[in-house]
Amino acid sequence: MFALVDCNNFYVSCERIFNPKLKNKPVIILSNNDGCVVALSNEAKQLNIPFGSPFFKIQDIIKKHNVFVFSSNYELYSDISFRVMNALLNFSPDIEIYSIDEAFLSFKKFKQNSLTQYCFEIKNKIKKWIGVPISIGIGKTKTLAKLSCEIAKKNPDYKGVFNINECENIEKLFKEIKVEEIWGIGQKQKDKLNKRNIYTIFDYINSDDNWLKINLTIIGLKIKYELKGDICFELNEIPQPKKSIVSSRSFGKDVSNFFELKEAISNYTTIAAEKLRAQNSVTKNISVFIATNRFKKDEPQYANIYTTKLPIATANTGTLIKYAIICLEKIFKPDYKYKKAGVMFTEIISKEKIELNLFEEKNFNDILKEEKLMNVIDKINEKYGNNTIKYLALGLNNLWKMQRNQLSKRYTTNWNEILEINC
DNA sequence: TCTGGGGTCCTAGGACCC
DNA sequence: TCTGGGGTCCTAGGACCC
Repeated sequence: MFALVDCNNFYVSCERIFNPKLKNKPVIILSNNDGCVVALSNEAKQLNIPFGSPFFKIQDIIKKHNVFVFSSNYELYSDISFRVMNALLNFSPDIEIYSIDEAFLSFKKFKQNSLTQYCFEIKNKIKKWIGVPISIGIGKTKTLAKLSCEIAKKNPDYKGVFNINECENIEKLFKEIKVEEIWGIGQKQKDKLNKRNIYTIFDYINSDDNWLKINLTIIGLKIKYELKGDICFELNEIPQPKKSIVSSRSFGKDVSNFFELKEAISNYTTIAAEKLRAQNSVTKNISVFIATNRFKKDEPQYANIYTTKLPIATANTGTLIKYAIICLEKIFKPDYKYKKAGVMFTEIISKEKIELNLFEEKNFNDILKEEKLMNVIDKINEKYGNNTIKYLALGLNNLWKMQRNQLSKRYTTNWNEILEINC
């Protein structure tokens, strides 16, 4: 049996832990740069604020209904997420952390009824220990657990836990749920299915295998079997190292100046390189992209990406910044107003697998020295805060930086702010 | 004025090999 | 007139997820 644990309105719930005033009030959380709505409390959903809507377009509703607004506080959310996941380990050692606010658990020796009871216990304990409300869905496969969880969230009668195995009339249930509710079926697949008169889960599990495979790929076919209770997607307990790492941001203002762009790219490269080292990897490839504001239709548009192969795979911030800037020089065109830029590492391998290049002067000793330096920098920055030590290329002013005007305190990770809350 | 960021997997088609 | 068959690897782009 699988259970999917999903934190309710996660970002909002994190804010509410430290700010009881927000209870039962409409609350929204904005994306980076205070751009779009990325999380809503139930009260905010009832005001019909759409998920993903641009902040500037909903000012009227915000003012009229006194909606509380916050910038994304990822330091806080990551830390709360870590605590929730750790707490879940008390209930099953078999856990897959699926996203910042979701985890699959698997259970081997439970009887149906007792498992439902057990999940209620999990829900209550997580609320008590950490203060985050959760919903849990139970099923024979991950797809069914995910579906159950959606049902648990939508019907208050279930009080946050739904076990699809206990459903008395599964056929009736499957006839009521539309295909787009299925995990893995998006807009495009929904359109294809509807065109073939497949509208509900019931239709889906009775559709032709061959047609499904040709039109919705092997994944579409696996989903069908998962819905019928055959496991096709296993629990991935061990987090795999990332195969690609991206760091990108929209700017707080338009940027035309090459030097500012260079600063931004150097910053993003630093962030991505830190992630690379954290998983003991190196990259063979680096891409840099820049783009103007696609929403400003009346302004000249330009977007481009340049990829380069590195002579030796590396995770050295200095080397990566050097190549990132070479990439930037290839695509930079003056006189455009840039709104977004980013850095991408795509061919990532374990650092144990570095191969030396015949034509490079570096040897293994050089590489070990570089690695030691990076380790020291990472440790200092971890202890004393981001960018305590940084490359000068990152710049000192960073006028292009994103805006986070509504940021709450880093209640759990910043010592000064912890003192503040306790006082 | 103001529109996010970071991932994964799959497939088709091209290049290349014998 | 008539131009094979089978395989691998790589990449770009699409679709999906949170």
